[in-house]
Amino acid sequence: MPRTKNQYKEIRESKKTLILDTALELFANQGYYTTSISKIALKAGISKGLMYNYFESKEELIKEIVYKGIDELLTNFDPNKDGILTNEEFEFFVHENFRVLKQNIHYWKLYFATVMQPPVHKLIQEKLMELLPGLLKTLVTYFKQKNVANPEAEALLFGALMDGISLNYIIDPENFPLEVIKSMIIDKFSHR
Amino acid sequence: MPRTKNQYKEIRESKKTLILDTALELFANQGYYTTSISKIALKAGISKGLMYNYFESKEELIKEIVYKGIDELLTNFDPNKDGILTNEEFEFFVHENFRVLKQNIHYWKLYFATVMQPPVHKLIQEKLMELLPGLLKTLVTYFKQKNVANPEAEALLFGALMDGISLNYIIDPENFPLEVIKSMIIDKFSHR
Amino acid sequence: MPRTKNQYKEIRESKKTLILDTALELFANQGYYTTSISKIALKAGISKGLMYNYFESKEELIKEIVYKGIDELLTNFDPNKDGILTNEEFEFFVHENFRVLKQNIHYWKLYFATVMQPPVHKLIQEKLMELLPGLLKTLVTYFKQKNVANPEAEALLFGALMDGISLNYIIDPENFPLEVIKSMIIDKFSHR
Amino acid sequence: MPRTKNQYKEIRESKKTLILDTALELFANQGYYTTSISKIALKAGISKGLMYNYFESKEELIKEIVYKGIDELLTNFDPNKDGILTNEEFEFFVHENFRVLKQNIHYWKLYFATVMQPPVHKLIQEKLMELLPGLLKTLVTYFKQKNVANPEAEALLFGALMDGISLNYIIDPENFPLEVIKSMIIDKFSHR
DNA sequence: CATGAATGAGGTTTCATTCAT
DNA sequence: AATGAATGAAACCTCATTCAT
Repeated sequence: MPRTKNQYKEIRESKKTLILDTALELFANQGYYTTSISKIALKAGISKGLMYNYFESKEELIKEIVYKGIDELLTNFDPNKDGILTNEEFEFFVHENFRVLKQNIHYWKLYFATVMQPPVHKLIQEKLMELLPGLLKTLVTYFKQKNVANPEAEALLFGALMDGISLNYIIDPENFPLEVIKSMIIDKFSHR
Repeated sequence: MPRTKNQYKEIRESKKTLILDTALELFANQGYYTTSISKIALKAGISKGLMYNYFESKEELIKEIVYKGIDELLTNFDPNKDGILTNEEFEFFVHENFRVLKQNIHYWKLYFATVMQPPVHKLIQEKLMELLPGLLKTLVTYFKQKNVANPEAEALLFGALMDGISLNYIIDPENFPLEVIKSMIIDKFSHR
Repeated sequence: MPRTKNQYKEIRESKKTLILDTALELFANQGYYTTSISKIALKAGISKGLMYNYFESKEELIKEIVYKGIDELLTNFDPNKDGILTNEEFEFFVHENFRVLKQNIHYWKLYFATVMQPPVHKLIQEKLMELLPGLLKTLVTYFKQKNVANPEAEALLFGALMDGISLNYIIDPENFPLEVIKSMIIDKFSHR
Repeated sequence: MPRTKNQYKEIRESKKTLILDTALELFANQGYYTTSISKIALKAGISKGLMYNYFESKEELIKEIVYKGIDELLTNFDPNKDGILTNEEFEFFVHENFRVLKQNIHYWKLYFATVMQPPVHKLIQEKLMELLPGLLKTLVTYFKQKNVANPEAEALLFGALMDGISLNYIIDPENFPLEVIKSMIIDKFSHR
């Protein structure tokens, strides 16, 4: 009996996920340029040739990984999408951000390794330019409502801080006191 | 008759500087792995072979660039090396840091592109592990004297913020309001 | 549908043999260091890259050639492996040795060119250290039974002679009277 | 005061000897192709450029070393050059040969490493073709006078044996019983 | 006589990608 | 959907040799 169309689709999708996950792990731990297609295929238990059945090129592969990662992040963030942050939502956002960081440490390693590498950089740049403004706007609105002197700058500062913490946490996850830092951020930026 | 030792020394030093500067610019703008020795040699106007008269390997080259950069930073920081920061010194530190950032934007691009790339990462890790503790200790002392609740965490938070700002500034130097952000940092962390 | 495992195995084996044979001939006639991987690939009618699908490095390639040669020799020698040589077996050994010499003159050229070259030398040294003692012991036993005064030295002398003859024969195969020399060895060392 | 012509000549000659000796040692221990001109210059304490003041090329350098070695050997051998070997002269020859071997082990290492390497081989071939026949003839005369059945073959056999012993001694000088072997050769070939 | 910076050809090796099966 | 042999461009690196001084 031949497989149904659905079965084929399932096979394709699970294999694609397998490749993406394997590649993400290797890219994050060994770097993009030092991770060869061969290594990924070997670790994923498939042939090199098959890789090209799922991804047009190595570049396409990392592109998909990065886009998928950004989407995952954004889905979990600001769930009701009303553009307004209450205190509770702000704190939830901070908590959520660090939860995602901890949970997807592979992805974030890759993200930082990637975002600064010129040839790969432009892959992300575009996607970020779409998404960041909305996020920023929500934050600005939040800080305005808090009567902060310069809400735009405050939002950027807050964003930079989140980046910096992520960077430092990822470099040495064992020794970075993420929970303590989290409380301090809430103190400094909730302006209750 | 051969040139004098001094003449040779001068040739070596100026050529070495030329290579380092050229490499830094290319590494920062095109990435470490995508910048070949050939490209560097071409841009520097010398032969590929000569590169290896000055640097044992491509790895040795980036190592020297990164170490030189770190040293430059540290020379300009905490000039009297007494381990104590007054308010003035703290503010000077913040100003100084961003001045260096603006001035050495190439280096910092490279720094961030490098620090997160696993294979190159370990080159820096070692050097940082030497230097960071001293810097951190000075900051902790500073925040202790300010009666901050958790001075260790405050120091880490401050460090993360500096990293995050650098990162964001470097990604888009034109649009990032460095001066405004600077004032805010001083406000938030000088605890006057 | 991919080829069967057997088909792949056959391709690999025949191509590997092709490379080994080509490399052996070139190494023997042009020397190890003056034979480039490019030359081998060109002569074998394959691409340079493919060489590295079959051999990890040039060193690995010569290693395999040399080991294979030594093994071939030893398979043909002392077939019953009882460690005892009768007169007939001794004479057979001499005949066999020279038959192999004539037949594998390429290999022996390479062997002598290699065994004395310091950087490649150690590749062989190890293998020889494994195999020589057994061979020597068998010879010592043989000479003991012949009541030779110093059987150990006689064995070494015999070994040295075989080496020397091989060396001289290989340098100028046309003019070296291998058959006559063979009889003389048997005369001098069979001690009937 | 300028140096006299003689002083210049002395400087030139002692420096040339220095280079030859240094090169011989390195070639013998590290191989011809793996010993760079730089290494030789460094070890000899002179500049790379100066090497080319004394030797036209690397090939010219090894040529001179090899020729010099062969000459040294032949000077010490068959001193009266009458082409006739008495028993005493034959034994002296054997002794002398092994003395020279022990004394010039570097040279002999190089000799064997070289004589079999095709590209360097032809350098020696020519010189040997000049010298060997005379040596061989003397030996043939000697064996004739001993009423050996096939004096030409006996001479070749003897020559091969000397080569083989040299080869084996050089590979492992510590463990090869040169003295014992020497006596055995005299026993086997003096035909008293 | 002496230096060492500089060259350039050529070496080994890697790897994304293709393709016959 | 799947394999892995095969390619070829390009990477890093070495080194004999030249040459201005």
